[in-house]
Amino acid sequence: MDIERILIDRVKKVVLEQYGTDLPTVELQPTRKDFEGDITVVIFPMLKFIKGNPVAIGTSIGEALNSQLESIDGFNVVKGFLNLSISDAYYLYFFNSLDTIEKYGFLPDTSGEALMVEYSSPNTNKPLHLGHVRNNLLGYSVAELLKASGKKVYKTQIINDRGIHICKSMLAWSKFGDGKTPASEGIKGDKLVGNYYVAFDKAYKEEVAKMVEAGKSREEAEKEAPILKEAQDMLRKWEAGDAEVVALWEQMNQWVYEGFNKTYTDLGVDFDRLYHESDTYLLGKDVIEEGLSKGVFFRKPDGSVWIDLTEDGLDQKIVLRSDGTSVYMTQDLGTALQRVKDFPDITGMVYTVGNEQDYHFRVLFLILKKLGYSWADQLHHLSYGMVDLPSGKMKSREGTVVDADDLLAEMTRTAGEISKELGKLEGYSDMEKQALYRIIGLGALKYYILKVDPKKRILFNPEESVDFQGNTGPFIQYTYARIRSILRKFEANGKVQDISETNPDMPLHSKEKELIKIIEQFPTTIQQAADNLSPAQVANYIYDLVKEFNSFYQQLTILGEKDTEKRQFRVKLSKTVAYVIESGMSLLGIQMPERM
RNA sequence: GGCCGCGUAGUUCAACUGGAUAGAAUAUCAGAUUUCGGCUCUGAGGGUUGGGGGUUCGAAUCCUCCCGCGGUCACCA
Repeated sequence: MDIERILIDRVKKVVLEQYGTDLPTVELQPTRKDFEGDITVVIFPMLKFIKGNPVAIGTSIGEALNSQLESIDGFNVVKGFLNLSISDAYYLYFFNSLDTIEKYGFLPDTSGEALMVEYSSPNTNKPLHLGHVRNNLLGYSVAELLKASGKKVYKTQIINDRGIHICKSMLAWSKFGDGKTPASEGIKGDKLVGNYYVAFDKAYKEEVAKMVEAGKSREEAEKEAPILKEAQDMLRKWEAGDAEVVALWEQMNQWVYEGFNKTYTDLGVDFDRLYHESDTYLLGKDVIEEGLSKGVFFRKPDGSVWIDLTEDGLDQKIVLRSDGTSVYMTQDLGTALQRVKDFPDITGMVYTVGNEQDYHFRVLFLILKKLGYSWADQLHHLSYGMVDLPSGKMKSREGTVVDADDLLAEMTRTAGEISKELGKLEGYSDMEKQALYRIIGLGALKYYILKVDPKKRILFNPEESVDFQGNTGPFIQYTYARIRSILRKFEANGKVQDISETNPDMPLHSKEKELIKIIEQFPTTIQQAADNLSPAQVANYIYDLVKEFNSFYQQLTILGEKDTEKRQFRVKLSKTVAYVIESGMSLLGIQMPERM
């Protein structure tokens, strides 16, 4: 039974008896470290309903609770704060009850809610970079969090596989490619295609420069460069279904997909369903009709269709061009409807997209709401800030982007170097070491990115992230590995006894109590993180737990403890901590090593 | 310029969504330890939460006006 639930109910009851007032809510919070007690009832909010001195009210409630509830064994009142001490027996009771819970902290999937989480959504003309990495990690982690909070989740990405930018790399490859393939060059397909995208840009700039030299205005030259004309022509052919162009398009996209899949596997992310823009870019026209007939949209004299959002504090926004073709918004409307058609149990969606598109998604969601779809008020834009480097902003044109694959390799390498310095890996084969370095490097990267509130910009410092000290992934992994090692020793010592029961009369050390308190917070943390779509909350929670464990471990001996029962309790406590760390980190997609 | 977001120790991040004296880590400094200036422990300093005003028992958090940074304002995606 949840202590908070009990307390809230009981406080309400006591207030009703003593003051004849039915309180709507009772505010609880963990007691601050510098005061005595475990849980604090805040009296101030009650003053709106009860007249009187907060200290007197707190005292009378405290007395009642103390005499009525066995789990309370003391209280004190400071200003408007009623601090309650929870008995050791309650903590042990709670701790013992954990044995019966299979996936502690995770709710079973019973809500009947299904959410679609979109993330990654790359263009197929260049490789993934650091920005995509943040997107992928966030999207994946939020999907896992939502699952853990008891919802069904479909992970998806929409692949932007058509358009002028794709044609640019296609054209450059057919002009300068000499039939080269990823296999012939020994590089990943997305890298190869990306190179030709760059090649196009180079050729284009040269042409423009020449035309300007020949007397054209820059603006004119940029519009009329032959190679650009050619690319536009190619796009028209593609749209007309020209066999040759389509074949080239399929070939090059295939290369890119193979490359992307490698990166996704390395990152540890996956998808339940893929959408391709080439399949969806024509969708959304029916929605336009629907919106027009419902009076949500209006048509201008030139034939273009708009929505007026000035009453909602936004502008007018175009949803269909005058020539009847789609804009970005049209497609997104169509795709949203298509998804609900494909997965009828969807009750909401999460879009993981950078914050430069905040405005777009406000408009998109508002339109869907105005169209009256039931799922429209469960739409979330998981908006995140840019990733900066110590060297400055990432700009693809200036070549300062950090390639995702390079980054992963670099992280693994750095993890290896630092581990070697620490050197505790005797008896490990090279392959095992490599695998471990990967776990550490990846864990460092993921943790560093996920521990920061999504909407804030990140300053990514690769070296700092692999630190084994402080609030870092490796530090948590290291602590975990140490706990595993303690547990191994305990088992090796023989006399492995049944540690499933702990005598509820055993007195607790304050460090033990602290640990149990934090463990108790785990389910709430998951729920909150899921509600806020913020993995950072889980990350910071785990760090707190790890710090507390270190402090516990430093003050109390575990294996050396003479009292068998106490020793077993501490081993079991360590085991539970390890379990919570592992579960929590799995929500961030971070693996835990057995030793390091 | 309009709209949106951000601004917290030197630095990187927290602060249970309005609660108590704003916390960690890292860097710095001082001690302890010793093969070393590097590893490990102990401790300290470090803050007008960008600034002013307001709301109330109580504000980093809500409102308002400035300042700074970023984003966005296409019949591009």
